[in-house]
Amino acid sequence: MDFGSYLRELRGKTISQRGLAKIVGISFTYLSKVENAVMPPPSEEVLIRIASALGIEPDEIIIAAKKVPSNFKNTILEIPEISEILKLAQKKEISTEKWKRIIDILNEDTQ
Amino acid sequence: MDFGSYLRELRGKTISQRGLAKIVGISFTYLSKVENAVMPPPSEEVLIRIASALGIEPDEIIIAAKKVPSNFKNTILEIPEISEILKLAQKKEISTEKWKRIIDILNEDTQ
DNA sequence: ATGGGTGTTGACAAACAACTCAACACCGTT
DNA sequence: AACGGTGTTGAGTTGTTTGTCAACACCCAT
Repeated sequence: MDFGSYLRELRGKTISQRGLAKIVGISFTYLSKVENAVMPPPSEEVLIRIASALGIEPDEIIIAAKKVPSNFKNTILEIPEISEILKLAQKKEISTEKWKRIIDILNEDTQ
Repeated sequence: MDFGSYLRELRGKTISQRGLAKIVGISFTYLSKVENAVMPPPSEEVLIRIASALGIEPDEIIIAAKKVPSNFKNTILEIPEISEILKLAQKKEISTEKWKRIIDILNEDTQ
């Protein structure tokens, strides 16, 4: 599913384009074009305001827009191990099982 | 260390600005400004060509330029577990030990 | 002192990102 | 039929990114 349809789905049942656009502080005509994929997804700033207006997680909508959230970016640049993990992940095709084990480790409280 | 100094360090001992710029296909005046941080680091495309000209890893120079390599970006967007890992990493302060264990898991051959 | 090599600087430019504004068209209600 | 509410479209705008070009200044060897 492309971002436009995703956004329309989220918005459609609760509010009009004009309604959302007003809350978010953008033009409703822009919103229309984004929903029809006439224009690419908005900037991260606007995406965050949309998320807050619609009551969803900012990261979720940013990723749906095929962007990397800027807080992710900071983490990647600060922690070199993350780069290593990303390189391995793109080279090796990791099983869901392994990912689960990894996330368990990260959730451990012990130091 | 900022990107300009990093690049100058890499280039300086082996080749002139004009030499590198010619190989890479950019203006040497631009290179000068980048090295002096008068201008921000080049686009990823140019960074990759610089890396290849200087014989270093593309990812290394891209990260030095404080950008997220686009192959990283793809991996993040394709593998949802990565997002989870990034969220945990930015929330919890993970020890080097744990990172080591995680990277070991990724390097396991078993399935 | 000239020529060839080096790096630096100011002004400008093309392409792209992220929008807005004006105008239109539909649709259901009064 | 008029009106308020909806969504759509074309043209234009503003700022940022990512560079270029022309001109200069230094140094070293001939």
